[in-house]
Amino acid sequence: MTENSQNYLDLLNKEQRSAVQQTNGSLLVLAGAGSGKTRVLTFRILNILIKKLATPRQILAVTFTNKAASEMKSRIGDALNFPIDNMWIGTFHSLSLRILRQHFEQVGLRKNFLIIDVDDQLKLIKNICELEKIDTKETSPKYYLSAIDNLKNKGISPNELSENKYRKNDKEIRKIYSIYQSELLRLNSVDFGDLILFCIKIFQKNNNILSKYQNIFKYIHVDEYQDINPIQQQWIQFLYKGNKNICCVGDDDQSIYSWRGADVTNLLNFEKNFENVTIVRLEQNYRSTRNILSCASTLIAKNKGRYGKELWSKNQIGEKITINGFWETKEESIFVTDKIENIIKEKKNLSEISILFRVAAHTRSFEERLINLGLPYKIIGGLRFYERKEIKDIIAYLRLTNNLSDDLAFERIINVPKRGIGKSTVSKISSYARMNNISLFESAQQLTFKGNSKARGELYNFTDNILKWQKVKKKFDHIELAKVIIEDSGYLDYLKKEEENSNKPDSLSRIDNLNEFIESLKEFENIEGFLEHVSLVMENITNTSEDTLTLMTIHAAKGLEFDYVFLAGWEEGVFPSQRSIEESGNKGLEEERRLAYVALTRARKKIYITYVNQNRYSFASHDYNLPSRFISELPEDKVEINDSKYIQDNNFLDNFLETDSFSEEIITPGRRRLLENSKKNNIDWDFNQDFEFEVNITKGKQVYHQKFGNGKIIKLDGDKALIDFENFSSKKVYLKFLKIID
DNA sequence: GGTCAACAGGTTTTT
DNA sequence: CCTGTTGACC
Repeated sequence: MTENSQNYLDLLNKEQRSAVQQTNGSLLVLAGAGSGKTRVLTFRILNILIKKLATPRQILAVTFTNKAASEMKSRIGDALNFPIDNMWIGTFHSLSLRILRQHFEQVGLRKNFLIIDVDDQLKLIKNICELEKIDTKETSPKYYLSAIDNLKNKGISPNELSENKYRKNDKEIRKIYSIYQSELLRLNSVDFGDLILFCIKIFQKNNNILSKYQNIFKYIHVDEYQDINPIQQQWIQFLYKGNKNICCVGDDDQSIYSWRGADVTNLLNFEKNFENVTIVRLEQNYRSTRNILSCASTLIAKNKGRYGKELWSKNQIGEKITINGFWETKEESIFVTDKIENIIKEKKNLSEISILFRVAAHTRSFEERLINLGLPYKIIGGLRFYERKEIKDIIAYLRLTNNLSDDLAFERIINVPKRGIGKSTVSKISSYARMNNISLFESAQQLTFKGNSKARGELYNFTDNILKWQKVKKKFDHIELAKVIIEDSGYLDYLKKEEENSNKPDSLSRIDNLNEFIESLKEFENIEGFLEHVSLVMENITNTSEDTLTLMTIHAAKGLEFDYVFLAGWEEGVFPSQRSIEESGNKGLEEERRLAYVALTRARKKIYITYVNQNRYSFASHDYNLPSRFISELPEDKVEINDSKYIQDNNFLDNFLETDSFSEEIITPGRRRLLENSKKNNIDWDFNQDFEFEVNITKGKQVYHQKFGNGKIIKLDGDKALIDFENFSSKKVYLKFLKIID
């Protein structure tokens, strides 16, 4: 035991201490932003270890990101003064994988199964649609993919999926899902959702395995509990039933992942789902100035469905939030970088500054400026390293060399770089493969012996190369193999040629990326380990220790904190996102507001908010955006607004007044879709079904699309229905305003 | 049967 | 704006 771990309890306040010491039974820690929840979690685990209530192996800790997991691991290791390797700390996905690697045969998988990514998922679905003659013009493969993902988040397998006439393209979904799943099995692959789903299947099916894990895990910890979806909740509950010690930490105000199936009701139902419950609230904020805290609290108070929490702080009052409006994005980035230069003049580190965005794509205009100024920056999220085309291509080569029956990898690289093997050849290969029940690679091999056109010669070269690389793989390590592949496949030449043909500095960095890729391979012992890392972690492993500025999305910033935070792009339509409001109405708006809350509470000292009036999404059009309504929701006396002249003259901030009148004349895309769907599908209205009621609220030119609550139909009357609302009285509404809840 | 240029369509957030 | 698809040409 080290010195700093001896007095660790003294480092905590009363509530934190009680959360740490309450080791038996079920504990829910409702922890506001900046109230030290990570500290509580780490200290709690530390406490269990120091008191020898459990060995590291008997502790399960689920975090939201891999980064959070490794941080927690090293913090505990530092405090104990020895590294802890066998503790079960990780994301739901990585922990599930660990379990699945042990018991793959239970769900019909074979050893060394592969985790496929979104690209491969889409490819698979496209192939299925083509084969089954399912039209993808009207309804895109993406829609089917997200439908399948949603089902998996709810824990529904293809054979458990029943007919639902209210679901769009229900028949197709059921068909695609079932074929999709058998295709994955054939390819010995799983997708992200399967990792958790298959664990549940194993737990349900095999009681021996279940009780083995139930016995191992004496203490369970779950971070970011508000962002857990139904299948993850199931997963926890299975494991919980062994020792019945669990500690979940969360903040309903920071729930920002409902689009991924996260469900705050898990948090609200904690007392129903677990036994012997204690609830601890952490309401003292240690992070932000009182001004920042007050702004964040005022904003989040506009949300209705809250657990309720009152954050307070002993910190300094601090500066007001500075809000600046601009005419175009260029001005915005100039303003922000000017402020950043001022900050670092005072000997502050760049790593204490962050620029947060609602949309990853908006980092671009800032990047240009930062490059010009020579300010080092890094981008978290957005297009990740391993998602780059050139990296994925080389990975596909490695995958195919590693496993000849990796059809998805085969398909990806058969004509990359171009070698004259086009669509028709590929479709020949795949139909021959299907007929004979062999892999694409085998099929290609067999077809090369029939005839002698150019394509066949190239095909022969291709398969021959792969076989050669397999020999290389046996003799040398994976780094050599990658180098050989990059050169011999002609990929390097292809990139070089591309570089010559374009003046963009972009293609140059592609070769750099490949070099960086080789570097990152060195962190792994073999290809298998590398592939697993790629599919699970996605982030590049080589991170510079240099002092840099951080650009990222607000989602990616969850759990992080900085002294200075710049919040760019606070425009109506961007933030809150138009799409979010259109698709989920009031619920969507509230989630956007929580996102704003998360953004504000990242800052310790000072926040700058900026917005731009020229539409960022415009394709050479001249639409204008209004400042975000969230700006007007901040307390007036704690912000300082410096509008550009344009904005002052037009008095845009006054436009956000509440109103409950709505007009039927203006049809938003969301409502139009709804109308068309109900017409097309000729729905028979079900009296037991839950519906949502949406309206448009207009004020001036602005149209808000809002949801007014859930309800059931009491009576039909022509094109109107009498609805009994949960949070309204009964009300007569047009049928076209009703939307079915899944 | 493959390639390349013109064309159309789609744009949130992520393990 | 960037990507994937189409259709004319080799």
